[in-house]
Amino acid sequence: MSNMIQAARQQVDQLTRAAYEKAAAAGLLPAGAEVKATIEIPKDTAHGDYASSFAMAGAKALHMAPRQIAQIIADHLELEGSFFQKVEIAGPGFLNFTLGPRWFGEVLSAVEAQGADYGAGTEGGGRRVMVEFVSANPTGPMHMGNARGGVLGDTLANVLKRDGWDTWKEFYVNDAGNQIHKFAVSINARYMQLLLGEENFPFPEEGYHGEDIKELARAIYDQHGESWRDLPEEERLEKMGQYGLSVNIPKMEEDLKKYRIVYDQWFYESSLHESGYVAQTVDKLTQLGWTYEKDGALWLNTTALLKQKYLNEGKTQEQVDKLDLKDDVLRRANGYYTYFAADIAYHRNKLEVRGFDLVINIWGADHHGHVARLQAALDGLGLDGSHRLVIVLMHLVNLLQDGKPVRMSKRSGKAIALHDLLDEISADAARYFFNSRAASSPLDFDLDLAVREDSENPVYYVQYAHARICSLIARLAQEGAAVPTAAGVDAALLSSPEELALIKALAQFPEEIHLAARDYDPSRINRYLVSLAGDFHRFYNACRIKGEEPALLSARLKLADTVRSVLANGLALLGVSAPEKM
RNA sequence: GCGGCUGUAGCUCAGUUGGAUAGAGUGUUUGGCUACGAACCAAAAGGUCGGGGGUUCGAAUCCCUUCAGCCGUACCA
Repeated sequence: MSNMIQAARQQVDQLTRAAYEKAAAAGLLPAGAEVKATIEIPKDTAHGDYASSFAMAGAKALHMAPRQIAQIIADHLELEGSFFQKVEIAGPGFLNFTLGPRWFGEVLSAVEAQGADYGAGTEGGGRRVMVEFVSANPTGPMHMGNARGGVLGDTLANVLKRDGWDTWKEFYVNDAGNQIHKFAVSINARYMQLLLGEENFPFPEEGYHGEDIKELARAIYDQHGESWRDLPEEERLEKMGQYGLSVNIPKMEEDLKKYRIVYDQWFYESSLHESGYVAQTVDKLTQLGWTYEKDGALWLNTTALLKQKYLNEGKTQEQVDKLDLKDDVLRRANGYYTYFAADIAYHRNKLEVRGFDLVINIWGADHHGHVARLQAALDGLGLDGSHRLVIVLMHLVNLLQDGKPVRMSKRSGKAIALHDLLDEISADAARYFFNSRAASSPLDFDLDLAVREDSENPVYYVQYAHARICSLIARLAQEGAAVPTAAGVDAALLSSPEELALIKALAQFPEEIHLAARDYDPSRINRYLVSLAGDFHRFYNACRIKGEEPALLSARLKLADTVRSVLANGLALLGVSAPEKM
């Protein structure tokens, strides 16, 4: 058993049940009662290491006062050979179990046995999950929100993989549709302005005003001179757009790589249009009776789909009727398919063609209005989007300067490019920072703070613990003290509150990974590592290693090395380095 | 209108299946290295968990209601 938390929990459950059976057989408690007890880890160690609510939960079924039940259970508990050395009754009737040396020793053994794999879980069971994230518009540079989404998606994929999922990371390239047209028109305008003078060619009201557009136009001019001017308008715009994408997409890939974010696939929206898959998907929805025509456009009956979805989820008819639902256009009157239609096709491709068991998308919270309708559309296709498509909504990053918000807008060209940030702070600091809060929390990013943030960033607190241990091990090795195997350690020697707390923290790691995967919240790992590093620093200050009696020195050295191993595993999940020196 | 997210210490935020005296970082105050790395540690102070009601042995957590902030409600993507 590598998850020693679960092992201990299961044992509390078994021991308690066995004690109940025994007490019932002796006629002290009514037999055959079904008691659903919770087993918790008390916040205060004065209440033991694990607490069972058996006596309170069973009070009704057993027709007895909780403390009385607790006493009878305690009297019949067989702790011999278990992880526990003591049980006490406290408060309203809690059974408080205290761990013994055997459990602490097994934690060290578990970390040693699994090494770099320690912490891994099996919840995924080899099922295939796709995490799609960033998917920024290729019409301009990426911004802070993309950085957060990138780190979040990448780290989430790492966490899921660790919990037994077969993961796939994907970037959806929106290289089709209206915004690409605007992009092309913008480059075209800048190009014409270069040739004719700014005042002689109007810049479109809806165009992208950023400097990057001018640079693209300049690059086209440098390579092709005036030769594109006389091309037919349609062809010129096509070439302009393609050129812009051919520059911007590799640039995005490169910037993300600097954050150590590498995708399994860059999936092009245009491929769905070109292969006819969008049209085919819309046709299928029509065949299934989910569409209708109105005002020359083809509409999806989103209202009906959503009502069905909500009723399935347990909402009442009355609640559903109150909702203000609207249908969506799939094919415009001009014959073009909407983004929504392409998105349905894309997700049908993920679930049906490529057969992923689960699909997770990281979206900005401002897109939340699209979550239910996309799921409902997939439900309509028989793909169970309500369960197989999970959208993690991420609050956008508030950019601050001097403590004041900085307005960002791609159209005005004032977005702060991600590219520039990379020169200012390390990938380690950035990756840690952008994963420091749950996706649903807003994140303030203060430029001035970020730049001078060195020892203030919690990532250094964690890395420092790792470096400190490496240095310690090297120092002791020089003096002839090698890290022992877990079998060669007397765990009973590790008995101070700091040592016990530290080992319990090590045992918590697999649990944290599991919870992070279950809740799609990798920021848990950040918090866990800071907490583990804190436990280590406290241990380090309270317990000397060098100069102690050989057996104690050996045990503490083993403990330190075990912490090092878990810190390294955790930092690897975050994509942050674990330095041996700082 | 309808809907989503958020509201916990001065500030930034944790708080797993409801559990015992609500936590951490930061800031403030005060201590700790001729000792394994002081990028560290310890102590103090700091709270009507936005407000109100309900469910029960027990609520920051679940239900209802209400207030505030942000966002969404396109033949845009």
